[in-house]
Amino acid sequence: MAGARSRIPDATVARLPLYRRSLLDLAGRRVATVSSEQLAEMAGVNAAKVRKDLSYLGSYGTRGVGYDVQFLVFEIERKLGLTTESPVVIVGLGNLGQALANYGGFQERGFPIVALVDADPAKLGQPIGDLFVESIDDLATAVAERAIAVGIIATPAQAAQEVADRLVAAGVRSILNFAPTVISVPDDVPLRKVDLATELQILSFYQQRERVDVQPRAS
Amino acid sequence: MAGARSRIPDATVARLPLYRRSLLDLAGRRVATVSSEQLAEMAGVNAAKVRKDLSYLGSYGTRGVGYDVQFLVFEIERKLGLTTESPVVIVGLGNLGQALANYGGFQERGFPIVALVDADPAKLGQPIGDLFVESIDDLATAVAERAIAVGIIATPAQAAQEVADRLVAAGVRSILNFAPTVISVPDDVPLRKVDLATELQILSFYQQRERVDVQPRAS
DNA sequence: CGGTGTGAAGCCTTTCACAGCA
DNA sequence: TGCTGTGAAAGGCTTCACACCG
Repeated sequence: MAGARSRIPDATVARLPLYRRSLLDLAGRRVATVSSEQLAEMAGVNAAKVRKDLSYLGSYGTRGVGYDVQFLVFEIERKLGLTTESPVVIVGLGNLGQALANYGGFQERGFPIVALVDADPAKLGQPIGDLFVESIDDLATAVAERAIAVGIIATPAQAAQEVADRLVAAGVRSILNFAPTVISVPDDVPLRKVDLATELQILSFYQQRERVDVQPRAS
Repeated sequence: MAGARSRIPDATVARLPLYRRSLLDLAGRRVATVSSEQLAEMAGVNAAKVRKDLSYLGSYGTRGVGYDVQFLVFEIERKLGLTTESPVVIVGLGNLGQALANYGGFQERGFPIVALVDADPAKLGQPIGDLFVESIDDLATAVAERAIAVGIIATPAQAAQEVADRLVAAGVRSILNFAPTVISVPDDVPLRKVDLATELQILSFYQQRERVDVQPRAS
């Protein structure tokens, strides 16, 4: 996970969605301003980090008062590029793919799922949510016609690289990989991975450390 | 995500499962030894990092030759605490929880799912895989009787903190949180989170950066 | 006075480069 | 000779602490 030549550090970028979530919560409760201390509490980080992170966006706070909630949400969304929707395609509709397809959280956060694709002919045409499973051969057409920006790979490991290649060829701009394997894509296609078994193994390490040793993390 | 007082850096711990996966792949193909260069290629990192990481485990390589695949798997598993199984309970059986319950990847990596728990009475007794959904009131009993070590939270955000409290009270030793909210647990309970919408937002940032600017990550 | 914005210090991680061993 | 193991350098992230402003 290396860094772009941007002014905003990677570590900060990774926390902006967290701040955004807390700020939306405040906005929903009609709170107008928030201090770094309060926001830190909500986001589970410390206040110095909040101030430093927000300072990369610009000097949007008011000394003695705090930050304007609405304005800060707007600025974070602008920096994250969330001002327009990014349509998503899910490739691979096994257990995980189906769960992702049914998960409402994407839609409501600006990432509508607009296509479901699988290589298994038996799955073609099957309805999931309000979509139907399409053939992977229709991927390029779907990406072009529905302006798909993000590809989610939820296939078995052995299919992942080929799917990634097809997604890139079809013109998808970034990829989220759930398959437990390393895939490679061109440098200009942002790629992130989520590996459930890896997370458990990391927990396992700290859990055993725990009982002989001292404290690890907080989230 | 702060660091334990262990000799193995957090960043290294997070990569050990990745090396393990590559090594198991090699072992399955009857490969006996591997160089840092090859392993780096497979794991998608660079060779210097591999050598540095492995050096924290001990000096297990042979100069001029490389690392013994079987032995290295064993050592990594030992350090990660994977020598015994860690039974898992999933709390919350909506889309995501059900998908996780049906996902075979946990079982085969030493994290058998032994209990499914939900607060919704309508779900009680429902079969998923080869388990039945139980009441959250039976959590403590289940944790004790089945030696459950890990709790996975797959509930809506608003229920997550209470579930976390109950898991801790029941004696679970570490927690993986899929709910899109910050939860707090005692210092001695390792906690990790996976937030799907956050991942997409991070991708969004690099994707827009992409088109005006230079290269971000590789995974 | 309260709380931001930020240099500076400290810590952690990555990368380099090469000595040293099989 | 080939490849590991590791000091040292470089870079990035976090924390500190306080000047400064509303």
